This record gives sequence, structure tokens and C-alpha cells, in this order.
Amino acid sequence: MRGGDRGYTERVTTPATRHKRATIFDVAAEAGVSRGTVSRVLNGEPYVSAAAREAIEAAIAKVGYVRNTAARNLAKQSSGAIALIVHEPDSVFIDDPNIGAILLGANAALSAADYQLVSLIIDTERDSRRVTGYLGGGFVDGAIIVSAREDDPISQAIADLRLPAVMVGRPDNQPQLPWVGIDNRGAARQITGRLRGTGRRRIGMIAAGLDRDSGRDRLAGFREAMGDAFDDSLVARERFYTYAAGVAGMAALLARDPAIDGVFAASDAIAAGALETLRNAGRRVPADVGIVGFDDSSWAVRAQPALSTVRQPAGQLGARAAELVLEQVRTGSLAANGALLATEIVWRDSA
Amino acid sequence: MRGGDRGYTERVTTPATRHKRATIFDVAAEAGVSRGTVSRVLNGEPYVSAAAREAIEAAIAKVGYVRNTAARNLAKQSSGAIALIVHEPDSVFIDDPNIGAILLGANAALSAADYQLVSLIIDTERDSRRVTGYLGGGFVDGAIIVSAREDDPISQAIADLRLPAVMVGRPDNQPQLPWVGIDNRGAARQITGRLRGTGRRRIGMIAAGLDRDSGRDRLAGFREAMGDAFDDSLVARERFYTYAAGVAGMAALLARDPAIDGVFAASDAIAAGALETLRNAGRRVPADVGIVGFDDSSWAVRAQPALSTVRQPAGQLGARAAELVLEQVRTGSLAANGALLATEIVWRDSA
DNA sequence: GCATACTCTGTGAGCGCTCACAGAAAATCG
DNA sequence: CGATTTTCTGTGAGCGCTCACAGAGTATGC
Repeated sequence: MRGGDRGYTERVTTPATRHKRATIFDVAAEAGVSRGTVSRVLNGEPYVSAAAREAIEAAIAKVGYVRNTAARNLAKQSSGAIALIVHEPDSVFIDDPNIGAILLGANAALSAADYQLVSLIIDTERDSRRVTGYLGGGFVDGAIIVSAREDDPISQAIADLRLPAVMVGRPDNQPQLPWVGIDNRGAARQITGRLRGTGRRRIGMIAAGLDRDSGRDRLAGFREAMGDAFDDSLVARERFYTYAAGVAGMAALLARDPAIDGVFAASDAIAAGALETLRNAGRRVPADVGIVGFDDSSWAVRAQPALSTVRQPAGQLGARAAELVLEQVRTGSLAANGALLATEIVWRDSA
Repeated sequence: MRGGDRGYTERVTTPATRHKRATIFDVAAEAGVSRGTVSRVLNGEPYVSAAAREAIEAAIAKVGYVRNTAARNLAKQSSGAIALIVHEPDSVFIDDPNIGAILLGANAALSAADYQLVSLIIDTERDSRRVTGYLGGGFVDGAIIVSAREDDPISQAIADLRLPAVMVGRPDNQPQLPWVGIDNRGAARQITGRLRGTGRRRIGMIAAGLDRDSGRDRLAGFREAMGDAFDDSLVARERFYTYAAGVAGMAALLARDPAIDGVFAASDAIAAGALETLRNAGRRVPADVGIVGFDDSSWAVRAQPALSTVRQPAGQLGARAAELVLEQVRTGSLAANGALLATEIVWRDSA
């Protein structure tokens, strides 16, 4: 089927100059059909004959057609944008490698679907109101919420607006919102098991963030993996996931049992701090004490020795979240309500 | 001036439902003018009376109007997208903190101007051709080139297409392309001077990347700062900016002069490697040897002790590059041909 | 054989904006 | 004061696409 053999012409276009992109008209002319049919093929609608479909696909390839997103969004009355809402000051973006990776992952998935990512950072109360207004104004087709706080008015606002949305991390207070997260408990159980497998006898944990799901689950996983060998006196409970917490927690564990020979740290930063305490105490890692972390952040690769740890698929977390919003945007509903992404153990030198 | 008091109505719109955004028509009706005049105000064109301008600005504020980018791009026949071209495999994106920060910075600047960033990663020869085709197809209004290689066909292709573009880093082979970079030589001079100021007598350097501008300039800056005290036997020349290079380079320096008490490392990774060698050699940092790095990457903060170093304003580099392309896109030409961004010394514990 | 369904296709209108044009109003000049 | 020039404003057309509608062709049932 060659161009124009049905004699169909709705509009005459001069042969495309080199820097002019092809439109749906060019494809229609080339395939000898109308633009309506081309549009149908483009959108995967039924009721298109096999012959027409083939001719159009060939024409698309031939003229190098790529859909004009601006025109499509205009006609479809959609913004073509998805908001990524981060409830933290700007600086966290750069410091927290996970948030950066989530953003990059979401961005990649959205670009692939011709959607624009709009990052909205909430710091003050005023920001919160501004963002709520923005979300209600039809400027975005959906939202990804990254680090929601307990008292977060945004999640509620989104629910009220019936805006397609998904949370990264399991929401405590908004059970109806779909989410993506990782299996903290399973991952903790796995890496603790692996640590036990290296022949350690006295294994402790430096736990943190016990006011959140993630922290509680990591401790629970540790307890499960230890089974009968679990000894609560070998759990140091810290508030934050920081280097300082690691320094202090390790000192506490060493005081409680000098014979300790294995440690599961609830984060890489904690593990790095523990490493410092052990070095000062004259213990060798991994010879005397084996230590494992969580996150696979830059702490893990920069530490000496490099940390064995659990890799959080942060990029995938973002990508998956993006896919889930897009699914909601397109179909109006969602198949699954929550998704747990697989983690991976990265075994390096610290245990 | 109240809505409609000139009795002007071109089109009747029902009062905006809550989730319907205001259009230029709504503003026009509210201000009692035509949409042409509103458009003129929006685009900062001359020939608008003060009265009309004020009425329109008030109306915009009142109805909460925000321009519909899709419609604008469609009418203006522009894509509203800027390409960011990275000549490296995908993985570098995550590993190299500078590239990530450049991307984030460029993205922020472009979103603020309602432009979409399109990341194009070139790995193979085929990618290179595909990207060239894409750039010529009118799908982007401009390009930012991040890590061009010497034999890069892309820069040439861009020059041929007369596509607005800017390079991050000073281009060796494409002198006509505008660029943004940092003053490697000045920064090296400054931090070396600062290191000298701590009272060190025998200061060496671990240089690297001498086949590039950046590497050569850092060495030149070091030499300048040392003046008469410069001693070429205290310069270890390494190929790459890596941890391993730091380990080896430091060992070499120690062998040449055991009394060495200061080191300028050409990168943070090198400095971290040097730290390792010094630790094994029983030297204390900063008591025995003071050491400074370059980049302010995650190596610098994760190292023990934390590194004194030069901060590369990677985010600003991206943002500035974006602004320069946008300037070209808008005006068709460019004021300055190159821009050097200020670096900053971050003084921590290693010297 | 005809009525009824289903399959397939072309066309008009319109999404929100910009641009070029034409005409009106105001300022300037000889 | 009339003729120019300059300032200002409204309107039609069109950017590339989707959607709804209408109509034509083909299969199915009685």
C-alpha cells in the first residue's frame, strides 16, 4: 500500500523540510487514510482494519512520526505533569541519596511516558497551603508523595480532590492511599541470617527509628532471624539513623558484652559510626567483629572496610510509584493497593 | 475597573468550576479587554496602555491564571524541551555525584522557566547517531552537553544544526560553543595557600587527569601557590581520580620524602586513598600530615577525618548552563561566551 | 430477503494560545 | 487645523491533536 493510492488528501503539506517534524496529517497522507484513523491506531483503539493499521504503522516509520505531546495534552485537557511532593527542606534533596534516587527513578519512568515531573518541596506551613492549591488547580494529573509526616494535611487534601496519588513508604495514617515500599522485616531477617552464617556467636543490633514502621520492622526481622539466640540485652536502641548513634550504640553494646562478635546496624551511617568505636577499641573488622548495615548508601562504599549491607532499590521505588500513578491516571483505578519491592544483599568486606 | 464594564465579551464561559483552570479568556473578560491584549501583557510586549495592563494584572491575580504551557508551545511551534546529553553509560548517573547534581540543577532552572529536561545518554556509536537524528528533528529547542569526549561527533552535529547549546566544562575542540566551568587553577591555588597557612613545610601533590584541562589546571594552581617552595619531586602523577590512585600516590610521596607534612590531592577519592596509606604507615591526620582534596563529594564527608576540600558548585553549573541555553533560545544569541563559577573552600578536619 | 447488529472510516469542532492584520484612538507636526 | 505618525486594541486563523458524530460497508439472524 503506497502513499496516496486511495487518493485521499485532506490537507496539502509541502514535503517536510529537514527541521520540520512530521504530523498526523503527513502520516495519514502517506498511508492513504484520514487522521482519525491514524489517531485510533496511535491510541490503540479497536475498530481499525488490519490493512489500515499496517499501512499506518509503515507510514509512521517512514516519515519518522513522533506524537506532539503539547497538542495531545491540549486536546485531552490534561496537564501531562505529575507532582512529586517532598515534605523536607531543599537541602535534603542533595544530602539524602535515597530521595535523589527516587526522584531520578520517577523522572525516568515519567519521561518515558511523556509526562513531566514537577517537584514540590514543602517546608513551611505556607508551602503546604500553596501546594494544596496547586494540586487542586488542575496543573497536575497525579502525585507521588515521598516523605509524608504524621500530621500531613497534604495526603488528606489529595484524598479530597480525588487526585491519583501514591506514597513511597507505607502510610500509617492514610490506609486508603496506594503505596510502594520495601520489605524491611524480610530484609533484616535475611541479612542477619547471612551474618549468622559467617559463624558469629554473639550477635547484637543497633536499632533506630523505632517510632516508625521501618525501624520497628528492621528490629522485628532481626529478632526473627535470631530465634532462640535472641538476647534483648544485645539490642542498643537509638533515636536516629546517624553516625553519632552508631558511635554511641556500639559503645553500649561493647560495655554490655565485650565478647560480642557480630552487629546488625539499622543503617549504613550507624554501621560507619560503630566502625569508628570498634577501631578505637582496638577491634578488627571483620576479623574480631563482623558488621552489616542497611541502605547501601554512600556510607557503605566509602567506609573502611566497605560495608556488607542491604540495597534499597530507591530508583525502582520512584519508578514503580510513577507507574502506579500513571495506571491510576489512565484507567481511573488501580489493580493493587500496595507493592513491596525486593531488596538485595550486597556482600562486601565488613562481615 | 470591574469585570465586563466595557461590555466586552468574545466568548461566554460558565463560572469556573473548582477544578477547571482559568484561561486567557477568563482573564480578558474579567479585565474587560480582548485576549490579544492579555497575551501582549503576558509576553511583555510594548503597546499596551497602563490602564489595560493594570486591569489585566489584577484580573490574573483574581482568577488565579497560570499560562497553559501545552497551548503555548503548540502555538509557538516550540517543543518546550531542552536536551541534556551525557556521554557515558547509565550507571555513571548514580555513581558520579557531580553529574547527578548538574542534572538536578539544570532541571530546577528549566522547570522554573516551564521547560522540560530530556536526558539523552550516549553509550554506543548507534546511540550517537540516534541522538543526532533526534536533535535535528525539532524535538528539542536546545541542548546542554555534559561530558563530551575529544572525538565527539555530537558537538559538531549541534553546530551544524545551529541548535542553541552550551557545554559544561571548557571544550577543547569546539571553541565556538559557549560553556560554563569552574576555575580549577584558582581553586587549587587557593586551597594550597590555605594548607600552607597551617604551617606545613613539606607539601606535595597527588595529581591526576593530566590529559585534561581540569587536571592540568589543578597542578598549575598548586605550582603557583607553592612559588619558590615548589619541588617537582613531591608531585605524584596518577592517571585517574580514584581511591586506588590515592593509595599509590601517597605511598610514592612517602617514599620520596618521609618528612612530608602536607598533601593536596586532585580529588576527594584520591585524598581518601591517601588517608588509607597514611593510616597504615602510622601517620596521624591532621597532626602529622595535613591533607586537602577537591570536589566536596561524598568521599569528603564520609572520610575519617572529614576532608577539607574545594566545593564544586555542580548544581549551579547545571542551572547556569540551563540559563545560558534559554538565553540563546529566547534571544537567538548569547551575551557571554564562557562563564567561570566560583568555588568555595570547605574546611573540615583533615588539615 | 430484509432488518438488525457490528465494524470501520472520514469530518467538524474545539482544546488555549500566539501571530499577523486591520482598524481606532491619540499624539505630533507643518 | 488637517495630514501623518505613533500608540493601542480586537479578531481570524491556525498550531497538532482528540473526541463525538454520522455514514458506509459487512456480517448475522430470522
